[in-house]
Amino acid sequence: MRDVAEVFNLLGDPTRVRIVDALTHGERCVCDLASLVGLSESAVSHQLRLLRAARLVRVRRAGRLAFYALDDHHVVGLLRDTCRHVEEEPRA
Amino acid sequence: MRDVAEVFNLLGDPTRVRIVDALTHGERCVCDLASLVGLSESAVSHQLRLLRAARLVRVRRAGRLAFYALDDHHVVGLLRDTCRHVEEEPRA
DNA sequence: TTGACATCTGCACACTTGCTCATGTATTCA
DNA sequence: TGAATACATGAGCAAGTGTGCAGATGTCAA
Repeated sequence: MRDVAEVFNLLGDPTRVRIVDALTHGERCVCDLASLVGLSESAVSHQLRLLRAARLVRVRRAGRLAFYALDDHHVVGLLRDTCRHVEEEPRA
Repeated sequence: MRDVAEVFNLLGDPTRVRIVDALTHGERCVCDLASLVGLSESAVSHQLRLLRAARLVRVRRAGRLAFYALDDHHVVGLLRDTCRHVEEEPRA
């Protein structure tokens, strides 16, 4: 149950959700992700490190670029279901 | 997308996941939840307040007791899917 | 080689978070 | 009424977290 909380916790950060969301459309390199989420490449790299450690994303290196992609068929479902929840239940 | 992260963040704490997990078996009062998760009633009440604000749980008052229950048909699914994920993909 | 580029990582710091403690409110029972 | 119970809430603190900065590594092109 602690591991469950850890997965949720990784997705419980705006930056990381935006990264994961961006990756649902296909693999992206770090600099593209950085411009997509509007943060420094350093910050994105730090977050990708966490997502990588939890095996939520995988990396494919091509020259000096590092392409990240989702490494989990459940994450897309979790994200989709939660988006649906948020849309259905408007916050007070 | 920020709201999505907020839902994940709420489920991303061991105490709150245990509370939600306990509530999947039916409604519980605060003191029962406190003994189930092994924390003070104050601590549990604080967390329930957050879950309540996000409409993940609802409260039914009966005398001096407050019975909490899941107020979201998605949460059970999220919890189940994530449990499955954790079991399928053992951490390194 | 030299330089530019893409990424990673250690460190520091501001900020957040979950808990305990103390107190307050509301209900029940004697 | 008074005391006990169940819960809620605000303050404060220790611990954790995300980010920028600086520097290191590795790659490509000239």
